[in-house]
Amino acid sequence: MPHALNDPVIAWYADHARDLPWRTPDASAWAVMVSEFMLQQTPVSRVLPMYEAWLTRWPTPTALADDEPGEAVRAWGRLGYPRRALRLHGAATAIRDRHKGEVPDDHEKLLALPGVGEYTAAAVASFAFRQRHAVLDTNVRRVLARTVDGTEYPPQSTTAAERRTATDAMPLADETAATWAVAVMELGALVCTARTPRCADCPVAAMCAWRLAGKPAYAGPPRRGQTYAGTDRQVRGKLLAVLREAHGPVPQARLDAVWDEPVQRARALDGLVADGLVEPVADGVYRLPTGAPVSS
DNA sequence: TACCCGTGGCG
DNA sequence: TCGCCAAGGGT
Repeated sequence: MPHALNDPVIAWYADHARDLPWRTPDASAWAVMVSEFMLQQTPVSRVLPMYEAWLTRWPTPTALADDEPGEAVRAWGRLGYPRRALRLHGAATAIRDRHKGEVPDDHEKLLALPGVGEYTAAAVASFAFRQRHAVLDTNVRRVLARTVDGTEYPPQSTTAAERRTATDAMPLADETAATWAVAVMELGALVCTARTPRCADCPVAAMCAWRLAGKPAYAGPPRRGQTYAGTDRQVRGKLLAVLREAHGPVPQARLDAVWDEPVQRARALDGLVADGLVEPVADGVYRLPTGAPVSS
């Protein structure tokens, strides 16, 4: 028996879906994968220009794999979480070397790629290859928490119960399940939003457990804030910005200028090197990674 | 598991 | 104003 949410959500999507470039029929699996990496924790509006630039420059996984990882980091710009750029380059390299340059259509093989976790593997398999997978991102989890579970927000980390709920809500046929996956995600992004849900515009408001219960306030544990100012993350961001904008090796002094606390600055730089985002090229000289073996 | 990892816009 | 939030992954 189909889930009661399916038809109204799919019909709503047909009328309200945003016209996003990675959803067009000619978008390749690689294009879908690039979009998914960029969209991890990053709003669509900021992804759009970077996505276009990347697909133009690196239209296939092999094209990216044949370029330096540092170029991927540079082209990532200010999207944030630059390790994603490195992992996307690593995924492209694995696709070139292990999959003949073709994005694998198998969930397990996708999951084995760097930077591809449970969500991204399911998303690529569903969106690009039209397979049936539970695609559980923050939007879908929130929609199901509200409509099915009657709570304002899902738990902090994905639970087995959520997976069960998501699987139960999935249409049986592959193609329909794939449409459902993108539709319920879009509903979460546009209507069933985190802060101010637009229940008046929701196609399933009449059957939403949370709304029917009077929208009880979130009662779970407090969600940890993401403080930023003064953290290592901010310092890393400033250091990497210098390296991105400089086309070539950068002397230590240029890096020292972005943060005056030396202990934290050194820790942040060491972290970037450990993550492979920065390469020491000589004593006190650094650059974005070339992909060449590190010389001692 | 809890925590770390960027960046910017919005209510 | 400033905390919250944004298509997560790795360890």
